[in-house]
Amino acid sequence: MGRPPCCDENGLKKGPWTPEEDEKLMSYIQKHGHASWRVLPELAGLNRCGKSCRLRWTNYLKPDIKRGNFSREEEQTILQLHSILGNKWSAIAKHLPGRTDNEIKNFWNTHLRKKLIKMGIDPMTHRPRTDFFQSLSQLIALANLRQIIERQLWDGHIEGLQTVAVQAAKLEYMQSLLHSAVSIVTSPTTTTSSLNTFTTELEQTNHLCPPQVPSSSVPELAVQVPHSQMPSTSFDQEIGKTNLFSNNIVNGNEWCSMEADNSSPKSLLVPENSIPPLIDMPVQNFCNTISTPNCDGGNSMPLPSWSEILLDEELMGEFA
DNA sequence: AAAACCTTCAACCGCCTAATG
DNA sequence: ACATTAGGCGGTTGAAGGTTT
Repeated sequence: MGRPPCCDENGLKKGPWTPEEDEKLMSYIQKHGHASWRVLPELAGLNRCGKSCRLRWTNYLKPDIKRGNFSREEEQTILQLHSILGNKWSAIAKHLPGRTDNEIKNFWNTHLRKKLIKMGIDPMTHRPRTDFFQSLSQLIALANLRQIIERQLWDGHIEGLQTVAVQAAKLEYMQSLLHSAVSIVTSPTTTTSSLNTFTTELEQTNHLCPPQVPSSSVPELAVQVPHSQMPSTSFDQEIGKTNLFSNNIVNGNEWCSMEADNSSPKSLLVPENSIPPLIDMPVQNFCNTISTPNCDGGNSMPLPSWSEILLDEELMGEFA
């Protein structure tokens, strides 16, 4: 035989605690302590299981629990510790006196994680996300494609208002799919299955016919995005047939070359058939790296750490 | 004013590990 | 050594309150 069985949870109360229950639990623990959570509810006159009592005590009733908003220092500590420990909430809580693991976990999920995502930082790796920009380039390409269709309409190159309207609607749909892709990619809850679902949906757009854009429009569009970055669907292939993306302009490999040099098509581009990786370096180092001559033309300035930026509400406004 | 939508967070669920007989 | 359970932990849920339309 092992340990004696835990309390029979059948018929025990669940849900929010009443002030009376809190009072019973508090007074019992203050008098007798909590040597065994299993027998505590019965001795304290509570119709709860020991697990529920323990949770209520550790997360709410314990006298040394700090209440109220997290301070700037606490936020900084959580960010730093999370970058090292990950979702080890109890380990993080040990460095924040008066804060419970549950409270820190909630604070992370409702505030800090969102801040990181808003800044394009992967909340799990604490590294900047570059795949977001890949999707962005696709959106730009589609937006330009629609612009061209609209222009062709004005120039009278395409006959039939209805045809164009339908094509524009289809493109709108493609764009919304890509927006979904961005959300999926940046979501911390992204799973292989959610990505597969999206891919399936994208594949279902196979019936979409690409707009018949005259070849005279090709150069204008070709500088926007390489073929390798388009979704691999028949829609993509159709675009290839019309030469919209057949000019392979991928010749750069500097993913970070996001300077405002519109004359060079290599901005925002990555080598053909490659996916831009998340930058493989600690967050603080990345801040220093992006101010190197390759990226900003030599105007190197010491940048604040991500955690400092995150805690600066004014600076955050710049990213909003 | 009210319905719809969003955010927060206390509490639960289920898994894992250490403890126990 | 093994079976079994308590305690601990992280993930998730859903009610309540707040905000927007």
